[in-house]
Parts: sequence; C-alpha cells; structure tokens
Amino acid sequence: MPDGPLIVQSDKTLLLEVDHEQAAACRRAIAPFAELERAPEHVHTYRLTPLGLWNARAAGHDAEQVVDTLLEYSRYPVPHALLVDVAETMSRYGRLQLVAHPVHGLVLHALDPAVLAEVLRSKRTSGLLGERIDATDVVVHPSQRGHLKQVLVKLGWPAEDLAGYVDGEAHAISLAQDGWTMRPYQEQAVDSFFHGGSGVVVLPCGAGKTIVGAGAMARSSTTTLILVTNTVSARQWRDELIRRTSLTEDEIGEYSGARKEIRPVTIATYQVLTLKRKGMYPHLELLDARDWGLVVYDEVHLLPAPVFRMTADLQARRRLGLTATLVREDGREDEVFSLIGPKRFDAPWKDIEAQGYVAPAECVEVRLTLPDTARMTYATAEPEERYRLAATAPGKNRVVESLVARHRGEPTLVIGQYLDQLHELAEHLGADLITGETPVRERQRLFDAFRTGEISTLVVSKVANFSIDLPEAAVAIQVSGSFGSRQEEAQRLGRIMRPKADGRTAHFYTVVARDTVDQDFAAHRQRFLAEQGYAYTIVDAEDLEQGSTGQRV
DNA sequence: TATACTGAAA
DNA sequence: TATAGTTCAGTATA
Repeated sequence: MPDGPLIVQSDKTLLLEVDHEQAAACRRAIAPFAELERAPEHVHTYRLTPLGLWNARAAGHDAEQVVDTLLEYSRYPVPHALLVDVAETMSRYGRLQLVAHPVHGLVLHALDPAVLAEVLRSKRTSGLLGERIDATDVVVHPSQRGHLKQVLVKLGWPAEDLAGYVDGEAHAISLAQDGWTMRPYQEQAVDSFFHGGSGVVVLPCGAGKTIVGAGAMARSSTTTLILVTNTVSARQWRDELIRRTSLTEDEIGEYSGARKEIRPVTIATYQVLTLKRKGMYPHLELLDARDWGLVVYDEVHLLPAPVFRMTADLQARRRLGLTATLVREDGREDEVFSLIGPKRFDAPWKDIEAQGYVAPAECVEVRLTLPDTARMTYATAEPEERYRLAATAPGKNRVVESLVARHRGEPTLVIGQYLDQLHELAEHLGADLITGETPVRERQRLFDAFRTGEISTLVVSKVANFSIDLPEAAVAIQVSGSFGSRQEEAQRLGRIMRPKADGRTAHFYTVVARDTVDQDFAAHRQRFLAEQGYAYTIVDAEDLEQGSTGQRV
C-alpha cells in the first residue's frame, strides 16, 4: 500500500501516523505483537520486541500474519532483514517443549537438537537439568520447572509448557445462574485460558475480571488459591464469589493480616505471603496447605519479586493472572511471561466500551503555567526535589476548584500522591479525605456516603489506586502520581469506568505544571491509555474558566 | 480478655 | 527517583 499509515524501520520501531484514515485499523492490527513506546501528537512509535512476538505466537498468531500486517499497512517497502528477524524470533517460541514423559517424568524436549545443545552449553541451565536421555530430550527436576522457563526466556528460547497440571483436590463450584450470564468476552477469556492451560487475561478496569476468575474456578471445580493485593480487595472477591457462584461463606477463607483461614477457596494477600521474619517466610506453608488445583493472581502486574520466586515452585498448578495492564516500569514483564504464562486473552478497552460494558471516558490534560517565582524555585531545586515541587504547585488548587465547579453535582474523585497536598486540597474544597491512615471504619463510612450521593467530592491518596468499588464516580482529577507509572494512570482511569445508569461519559483530568518534569511524567503515564485508543485533549489552565475546549491530540 | 493505638519493617 | 500503604508486634486502655 503506497499511502499506508505505518513506517516500518529496520531498528524495529514502527511509526504510526495518527491522523491517517487507516490509523485505527492499523493500531488494532499491530496491537497483538507491538508495544507502544511514545505517543506525542502526530506520530506514535511502536516497538517490536521478542516478548511481544512470543506473546502473539502463544496466542496463535504466526509469523506470516505478522509479516502480512506489516506489509499491508506500511507506506514504504519493509526492510527485508526485519521480516526475516520477525520470522526467526517467532519461530524460536516452542522449539523447546516441556513435556510429561511416561518414564522420566518432566522432560525438556527439543524439536531441534542444535537448540538443545546450545541451551545445555549455557552455564545458566547447569543446575536445572538432569540426565540426558537422547539427542533431543533431557530430564528436568519438577521443582526447577519455573526457573528453567525463566532462564530459557532469557536465553531467547522460550519453552512451550505442555507438561500439564496436577488436578488438585476437586471441589464443586458452579456459577449462580439466576438470570445472569457471563458476558461474551468473559466466556472467551475463560475459554482461552483453559485452552492454553496457564496464562494472563488482560481486561480493562471495571470489565469484570473477578467474573473471569469465578468462571475459571467453576470450569476447573477444584480448590483454589486467590492472591490479591490487599485486604479490601480480598473482601470484594469473597462477596463477588458468594454472589456469583455456588460457594458459600463457609467455603471461602481469608488469609490476611487479620485472619488466617484456610478453606477450599482461600483468598490471601501478597503482603502476608511475602512477609519476611528473621530471613524466613513464615506464611509460605499456605502454598502447600492444600492440593490447590488453581491459583489466581489478581493484579498480576503487581507481583512482587518474592512471589515470583515462590511461583517458580508452583508450576504444576494451573495459574491464572488477571490484570488491566501488563506493563510494569521495572521491566519484569518477562517474568510474568515465563512464570504465570503468556497472554491468553486481551480485549481492547475501546471494544469493551463500544459494547457498553464500560463507560466512555474523555481524558484531558490541564497545563498550568507556574508563576515566575515558582519557576525560579523549580529551576534551582535539586533534581530529586523537582517532581514534588512541580507536582504540588500551589496553583493546582484553583484549577481543581474550577474543575470541581464545572462538574458540580457529579460524583468526583480528586486523586494525588502527596499527603500534604491532599490535606490542603481537601481543606480548600471543603471535602473529605481518605488516606492510608484513615481507619477502615471511616473509609467505609465515606465510601458509603459517596455511593449514596450524600458526599459528591472525595479527596483520595494512593489507597484508591486499586480495587475500590465506587460505581457512581464519574469524574476523576489527578493532581500528582508516582513518577511515570503507566499502570497507575490506567488504574485511576479505571475508578470512573463503571457504566453510569444514564450512559454518561466519564471525565478524567490530569493537572500538570507546564515545562516541568511533571509534564514529562504525565506524558509517560499516558502511553498505555494512548495505546488503548484514549486521546488526551490538552487544555490551558487559564482557558479553563472561559470554557475553551483546547486542541485534540 | 478484647480492642485501640503506635512504631518498625520490607 | 521517593513516597505512601500494609502488616505485625508491642504497649496501653477498658
């Protein structure tokens, strides 16, 4: 195609012209295998990575499809070397297989003896492999299954794990069918997960990931261990499971800081599992406390390093990872890939929105020009103080005030990172504030008041990043965030994406100080959502009160 | 004996 | 990059 929207370069970057009429179709076509790297106004940069290509491969795409997609949308002839490279990278996935051998147990089987020879020569596999059976097979100690997969990914030969799983202890679980059924994409996600065995399901916030978990549990009907980020989330899982499945309160245990119950379905927090005392992990026994048939990782992108290590030992059990965003800022995506599994299902956020299951959202970046004195302070500040200085610029108070006024009557969340700033804002707005030090009872009271509409504005800290369920929230105003965290941005947008009763559009504002690191971090944070098709409108803070709409990006 | 508060840890 | 949230254990309170 001579006028395609895509420029494919030999350094493995893909440049997408955003205003091209085929841009949307192209974005959709390359999404399964390319990662968005930068998203300024006119040209978005995607990158081809081995991990992206292997995920696509695991999802059933072959190299031919990827090559065809590139050729179809490319404006210029595609570098031949790049096409060869794509084909070679993709063909690396699955040349090694982990299989169950009737005599030798777990075996690493190579479709190509040379690959096995190369892998065996590496020092990194030395402690992980046992006896060599023949030219294409070598024994793997079952306890090294996860470590081996990690090493193989790093060596560039990701193994396809076909060794299967222990059944686990059977436990009858069915979905409660009182006039309610899973949504089509949830069914598909469960199917894809089961077909693949282990892996990750990526769905937007508010799209019902818990239901996918429940569906997987019903399908396997085994004892299940669910790992979640915090106690509040654990309670929400329990309530949802009681509502949506045949499980009763007695069958569901909570293993958290507060309680230590072990039941056929046990919900545990990452925190308690990774608690370290005197160099020991006293709660690790939970993993062996029962013969779990399924392990569910909620918010799998947050898995801390110790849980990765523990998970390496759990490879014989089915593992389902759930997340809204697989991206992490610490570059551990490959560990999720090798230890939980490849991406099994991924629905573009805009598709779910089009089906009406999440609310449409409009994202606006409000830029505030710092007064001269503040700019001088900023310019002379130490680099490590700069973000805080810019992010907590006093001028933001007025901007937030006018945004709240603009949406008067709509349930509004003001979200920030710095407690001082939030205290000040809460006072300014005459609104209530929820932070980590707010007692659970008080949080509950405020959330309830917010849900019923008694309170229309709530100022919240990082506590609101995850899993708080405020269906009615329609407006979010972000004043500061964790540096450039893409997944935090996605989670915060997620707070307002529950569909509204009247189908209203949700509004997401991010207030940044112009020409500072605050603006740079904001740009980085927005990348993931840009990849999902959310365009940020940029508005000048001074124009805000005059009702200008700004320019679309 | 149960519950509330505080500080430390990773 | 630093900050904030979470949990646990020790101490105070009723």
